[in-house]
Amino acid sequence: MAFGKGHHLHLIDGSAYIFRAYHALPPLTRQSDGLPIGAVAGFCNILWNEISSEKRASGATHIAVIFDHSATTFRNAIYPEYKANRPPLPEDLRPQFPLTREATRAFNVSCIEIEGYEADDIIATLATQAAEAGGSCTIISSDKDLMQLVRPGIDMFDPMKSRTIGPDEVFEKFGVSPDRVVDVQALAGDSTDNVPGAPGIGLKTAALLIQEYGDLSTLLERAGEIKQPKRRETLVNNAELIRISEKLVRLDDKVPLDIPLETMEITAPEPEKLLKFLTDMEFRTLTRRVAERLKVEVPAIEAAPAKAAAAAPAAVEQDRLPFDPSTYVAIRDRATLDQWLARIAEIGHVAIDTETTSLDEMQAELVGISLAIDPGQAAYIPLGHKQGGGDLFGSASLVEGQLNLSETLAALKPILEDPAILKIGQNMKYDYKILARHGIRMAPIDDTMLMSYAMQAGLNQHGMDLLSEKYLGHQPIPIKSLLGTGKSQITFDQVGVDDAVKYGAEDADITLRLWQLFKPQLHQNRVTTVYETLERPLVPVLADMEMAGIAVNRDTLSRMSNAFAQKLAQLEDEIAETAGEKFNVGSPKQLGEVLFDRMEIPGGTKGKTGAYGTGADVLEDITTMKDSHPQGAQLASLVLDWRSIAKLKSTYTDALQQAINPETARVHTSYSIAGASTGRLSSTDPNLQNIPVRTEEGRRIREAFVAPPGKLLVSLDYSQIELRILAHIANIPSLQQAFQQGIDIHAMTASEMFNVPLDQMTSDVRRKAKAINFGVIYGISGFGLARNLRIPRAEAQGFIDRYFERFPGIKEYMAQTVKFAQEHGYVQTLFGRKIHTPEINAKGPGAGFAKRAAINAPIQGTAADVIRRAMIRMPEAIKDLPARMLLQVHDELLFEVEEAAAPALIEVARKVMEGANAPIVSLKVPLTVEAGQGRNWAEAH
DNA sequence: GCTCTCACG
DNA sequence: GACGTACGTGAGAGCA
Repeated sequence: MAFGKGHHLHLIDGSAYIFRAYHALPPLTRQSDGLPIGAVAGFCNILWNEISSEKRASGATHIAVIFDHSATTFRNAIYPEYKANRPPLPEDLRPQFPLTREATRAFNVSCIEIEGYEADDIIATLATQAAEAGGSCTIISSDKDLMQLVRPGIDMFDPMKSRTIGPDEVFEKFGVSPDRVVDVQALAGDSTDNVPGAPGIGLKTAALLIQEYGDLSTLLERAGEIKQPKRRETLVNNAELIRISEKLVRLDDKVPLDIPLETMEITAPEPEKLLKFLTDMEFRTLTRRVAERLKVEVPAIEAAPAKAAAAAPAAVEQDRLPFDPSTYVAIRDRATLDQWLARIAEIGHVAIDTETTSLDEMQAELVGISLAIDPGQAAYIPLGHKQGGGDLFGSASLVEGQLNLSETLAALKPILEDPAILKIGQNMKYDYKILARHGIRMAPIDDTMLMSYAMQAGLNQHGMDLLSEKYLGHQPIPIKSLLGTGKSQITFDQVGVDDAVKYGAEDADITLRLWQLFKPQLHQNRVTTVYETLERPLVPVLADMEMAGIAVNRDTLSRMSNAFAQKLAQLEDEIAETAGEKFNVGSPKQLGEVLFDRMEIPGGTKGKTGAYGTGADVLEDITTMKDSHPQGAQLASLVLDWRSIAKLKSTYTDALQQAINPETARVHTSYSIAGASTGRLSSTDPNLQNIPVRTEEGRRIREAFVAPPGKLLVSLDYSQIELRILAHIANIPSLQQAFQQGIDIHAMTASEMFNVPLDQMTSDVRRKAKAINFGVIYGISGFGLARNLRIPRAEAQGFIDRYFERFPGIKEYMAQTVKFAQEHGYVQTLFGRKIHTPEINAKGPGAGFAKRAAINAPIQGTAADVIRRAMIRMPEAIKDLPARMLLQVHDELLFEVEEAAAPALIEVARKVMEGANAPIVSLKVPLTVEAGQGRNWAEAH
């Protein structure tokens, strides 16, 4: 039956409603996994009230929900800045949009969106059609932009305030009748939509003007008659802007729609489909209401542990279940194992922890696996516990009563790889790698360490013992109590099974409890997106990089070590001769005494511990005293040489040989994801992020990092990423422009500061500007810059003053960032990562440190976020190339690739890196990536 | 285990 | 006006 007289259409402004529900309702998460669903819940309630006749007071016969399709519409063609100042979508709201569309379909309600048009335009079109067909229409929205549609046959209903909006309410809001609302809006503009309007004219004035002149076109025609000179001038000068604004605010009621109104007639939902959706969302009350109304049985929603939903504050739980090791189960037979696996499959998640013989995942042997499914319900599967051995003759044998390792892993594999079963761990990268070496790639995963990191970076570390004490009030069994310390330390395979059950199961139990606590807090802390897009997906990526390792040429290192040893011995002789006595050059204490006590060189300063400082800067100063202290100058110079070589030998050429894995013949570092407060990774065992590069001699160590035959190393690094981010965040147009035009940024800074044309730039002036640019990133101080540039402090301060004069935005950024930190206790990156600054309001020197750290953190952190995003996307992007990602060095990614594919790799990887900020963050500066390739890292870099 | 020094971005 | 200062890391050696 065609839509017409007697029919009543309800149009729900879906997008607007979700926003309102999101902001008006307390945050609500799905009990089982913490998925944010508050807005979906609010949306479903209103939808049900609309279609169920229990509340059909409004008498709707037809209904449709309208959504915005995409951010850009025809209005952007008229005015590119339209809605350009919209804040980014809250992270816990984003996933609710698709759910809301799903909900609409589950309720059997029309769900309409058209590309290029806003929901408002579609609503205007449908409402007009309904009114013209002789029926009526109510728009369920309180959006003032829709008020222009109110007329006979069309009204609005504000669902949050439960009130109808008719011509009177519109007049109340705009001071004019609905048909003149557009005129008022065009004059007054709208800051939320970034509609310009006439400058200085607000709603009140606009309404007055329209009341006086009747409508906008008359007003603009007769603008010259306005008595107030300022107003008159504004209207005359901005006539064009006002006309554009009018086009922006006027809704298009002629959207090409091919959806007859009669298809929107309310029909009963299919009970099965609707209830499935509602139970999936775990809406208990609504599920019951709907089921009762539809006269079907109320489906059960599995009762999740109450604590998970309690949204306890970040503190010790009050009524927690005590830890009781006697309840932990040892899984020693197949039947028990199968029972546990069945329960895990039923519940859909499991906390897991592996026990091994080493902290080095590449050499560790699996000893046992712990599982936990609920607080207090945890088990340990002993697999590789041994007895005997240790002496020359007896080889260790497996303890009896253990399941077979490979059979157990085969039984676990389907669960651990099941996409519907969540695997929860503390520092999952470790367990992921252990199991990956046995052919199991766990997915999906959650990591309590990374959850803590997303919420608490800067406040505390994120190790399990600390988290357990802080959040669960429980001190876990110290590993030392099982393994001992020092020389007599044993490995976990030698621990008794009974002890291992208590220890291992407890770890899984703790992890599970932390997860239950953290899951809802992620979204309360507004870091769900950070966790989901920057932390969690990085785990398998880093695991693969670490397992890949990098080929290191032992012979090269060994030859260098030998050469260094000779050179060191030679220098030691010369040093003894110059000093007139033999002493340990490696002892700063002895060196200080020789220089400042015996040779009486001035300028020796003792630090907190009473020892003389003998750092490189101090020694370098002494080398300049050739006239007054020729011997001292020579000694300092020799020691500097000795130090640099000793460093290269001990830390690099010697240590790296040790780090070569005997099985893979490669070096496997381990990245710490949650170590640095800013979001940077760090690299340990060995640290491959500080391989020398700045000096020629040091750089040769990189020649030992090689590509296997037939392959090449490819290095891609972001150029000046932190300065670019600073230019964006602090919004410095001249710096942004320089980056857009590819101008040498340090030279450009120097030119601005010292009034030197670019083509007359000297290297010294440029060097100073470069130091200042870096200083700014670090939270510049006159003292620090003076020391770095070795110039008087007053001169350094003068540079800084001039810099701030030329780039006032930087000073403003610094002040604003510090202020934000003082008020909130944290700062944020562009991607929403929080870095806490607990010392910012401290008294004393601590506050100075904290201020500079607060200034630096958003810049360093944003850069860290960018490369994290690139790394996460990289495996998919290069999956068809014979290449793999090996290392990350903060702004550099190092790949190994078959020779012929190097150009293709560079093209693909560069694209990923240069676009890594999009689409979450758009930058006013381009990110550019420089690439190199070669047989070794020195050539590639 | 702490301090000093120095390698990197 | 004085105070102490560039931001973020990890590792080796000396020393208590």
